[in-house]
Amino acid sequence: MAEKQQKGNAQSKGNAPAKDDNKITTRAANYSEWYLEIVRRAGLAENSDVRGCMVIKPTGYAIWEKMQRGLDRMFKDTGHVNAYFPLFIPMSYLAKEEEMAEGFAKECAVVTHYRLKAEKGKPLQVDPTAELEEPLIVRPTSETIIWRTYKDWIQSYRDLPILVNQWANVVRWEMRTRLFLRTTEFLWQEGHTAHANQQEAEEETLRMVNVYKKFAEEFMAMPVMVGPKSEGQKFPGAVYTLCIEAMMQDGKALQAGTSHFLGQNFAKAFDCSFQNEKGQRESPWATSWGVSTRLIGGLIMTHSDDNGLVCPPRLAPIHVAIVPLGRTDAERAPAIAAAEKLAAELRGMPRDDFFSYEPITVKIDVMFDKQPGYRYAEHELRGVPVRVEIGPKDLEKSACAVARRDVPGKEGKQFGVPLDGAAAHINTLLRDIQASLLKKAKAYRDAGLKTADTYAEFQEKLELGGFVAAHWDGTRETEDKVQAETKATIRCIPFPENGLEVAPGVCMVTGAPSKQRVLFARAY
RNA sequence: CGGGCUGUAGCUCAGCUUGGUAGAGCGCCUGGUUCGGGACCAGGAGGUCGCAGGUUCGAAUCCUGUCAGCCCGACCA
Repeated sequence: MAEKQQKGNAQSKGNAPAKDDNKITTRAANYSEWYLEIVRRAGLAENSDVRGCMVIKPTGYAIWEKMQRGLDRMFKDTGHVNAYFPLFIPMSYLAKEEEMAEGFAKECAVVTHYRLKAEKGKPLQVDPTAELEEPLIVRPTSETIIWRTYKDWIQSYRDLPILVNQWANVVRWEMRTRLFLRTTEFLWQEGHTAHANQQEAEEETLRMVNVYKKFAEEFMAMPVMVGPKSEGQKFPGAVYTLCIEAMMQDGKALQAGTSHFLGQNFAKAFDCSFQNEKGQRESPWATSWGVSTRLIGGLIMTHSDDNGLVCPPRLAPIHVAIVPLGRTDAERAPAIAAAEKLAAELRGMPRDDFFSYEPITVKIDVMFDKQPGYRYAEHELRGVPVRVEIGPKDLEKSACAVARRDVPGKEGKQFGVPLDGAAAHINTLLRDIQASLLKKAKAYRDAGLKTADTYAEFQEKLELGGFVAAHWDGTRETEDKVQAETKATIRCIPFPENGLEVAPGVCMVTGAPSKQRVLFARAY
């Protein structure tokens, strides 16, 4: 960007310096540049020709598939089933729920025609005679079409609850996009449930935010804070929104998942009602909840380092890279043979819940045209949790070298690991890595958790990054004022379960009474 | 939507001020020397200079238009 603006200046004449010495931009030098380089060089995604839309590359998609698998299992275990609803939603549906219409109006892609006109020698154009009577919007979220459908599905209390999830893509026409964190089109899941009473729906709302918390911590090794959003930050159309908030390595917050209690808003907007046991008509109670490919952005920014991607083993597309070494075919052949043997042993390890009953994935690196250092660096860049090196010197001792990605560089490498038993050792190591990534991320997050009692102290601490717990009078005005002056928003009103003290106090801005501290941060 | 900027090789960019028919680094291909922490040498492939007009003997370069993208802001759960 800076270079671009310089372009055309007399000073920038001469060839650009060789930009790439193979090292990536460090987090300290330029955090967002670092992030984008990780995404690109780890082969996760790239910008497409379509503005704001990304191409998710096989490695990035593999992470998403693992996320899907983990989450889907948890959804099923809590009684949900999958279904699929249309991509297109009649514009009038969105209009039925006022808050939602207002919330999403400015970022909707609209389909107005159903045909193009192709004539020889003329540019392809929209056929003006093929205008839709009613424009369709491309779903930014599916509450409306789903509640229009539920209206027909729900007649009796016996039809409830409905516990449906859909895996889908949605479009939100954002002004500014960033790979994974905010793209015009993104992949997500959205759960939409209907319940016979308020209590059940509220329990569901809480249950699902806790599913997200569990997933974030157990699969992503990403600690999160859980609690409701402020009135100003909640989902349009919701009564309240619960969320999980993670803290990235630059101290900014990332909303990683939301679970909304929708009350009877959508049921009423779509005339959906049922008869209860007593024969009375009632409106069902709703929830919706979602996480998206944004989680991949969070995953990257939670663990990765200046050597590249760090991926927790439970979500890693490849668990183990084996690098056979040797200068000649005579040296390489036994190294490759040993690599293949170890790979087979790793793949044959007993499967368990940790890897969703799938085998350990192993890749044997045969890039013999590259130097060993290049090959090591490449696997580090791509975030492979464990790298094994097998060369002539190891084979003399029937051993190998095992490097763990969470401890970068040579420090994480252990020489002389006996090949006999190496598979079991690595299997254990993968679990250690998963655990220590969470521990490390938690320590980082906790260190970034600050408390402020006065507005001056708040502003000072905010500059250090991280969450600042402060008292707030609960008003929209104060929240807006803080945001306008500091760019910080209320990320959530933390539940006691987060381990933060919940005690009354006075608002740091107005001095009015406050029930508890809330978490402020600058956010993505 | 306001303000600024940029479109030249797969990528990052130089060349434009002062018009003469296109370059560098990286990447890619071939061969060779290397090889336990990001090697090197030699040769090679690759570009209708965003698009459309105009000026000119001649346009990447000057002019007009147009499209696209980027940055700052606004907006954005």
